[in-house]
Amino acid sequence: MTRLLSREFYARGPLVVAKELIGKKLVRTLTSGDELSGLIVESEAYGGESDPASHAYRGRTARNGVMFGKPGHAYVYFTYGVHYCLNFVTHSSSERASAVLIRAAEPLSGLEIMSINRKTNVPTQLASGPGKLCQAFSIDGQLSGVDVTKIDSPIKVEESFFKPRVMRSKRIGISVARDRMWRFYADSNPNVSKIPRMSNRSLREG
DNA sequence: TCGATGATTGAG
DNA sequence: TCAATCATCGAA
Repeated sequence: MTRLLSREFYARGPLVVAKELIGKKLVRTLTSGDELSGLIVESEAYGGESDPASHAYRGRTARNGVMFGKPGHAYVYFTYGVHYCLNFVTHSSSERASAVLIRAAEPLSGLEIMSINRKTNVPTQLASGPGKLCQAFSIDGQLSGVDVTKIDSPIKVEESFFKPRVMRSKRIGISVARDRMWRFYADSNPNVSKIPRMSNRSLREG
């Protein structure tokens, strides 16, 4: 018996949800019927119109419309002309248009298909980053907007046995609002992102 | 329209 | 350290 996370789970704001998603089971059901799954080990919170790093910062656009809808829906966007990133809409009544980016997972089932999708069978290279995770799990823009609280959704999140110590840090890969400690990850998990060494550019910009 | 940029990744 | 690669968005 597995327990599917409810709309209420997602409706508590991005910080609570980002933290509590660590250790949960991400389940992707393909149209073929095959099931891919993994444990979420890294996430980041993105606020609404008050977070300069959020896609929702400048208000609603064609791309970010899903963020302004109900919590518990997937927001998938395309970036760098190459990769997709998976988020879950999480806002509460007090915090509009926020979301949680799923940055990494530890593969549990469907590793054979993931290996084909990723063109590698090194386990820690399958879903150890937001773009890699989407590629491994066959997630693209067509899935943006799906209601992940529905039992027949192609993307779902379930409770799991995994209760890791949750660590916290600054977010990765953004150029503004860098000080917020809004990244969460499972302690000592080999799939979490390695923090990039600070570049000269970053040092110059302070 | 037009140009800059990006919640990244992998190769060199 | 840097190129790939293109949808998006604000400015013109």
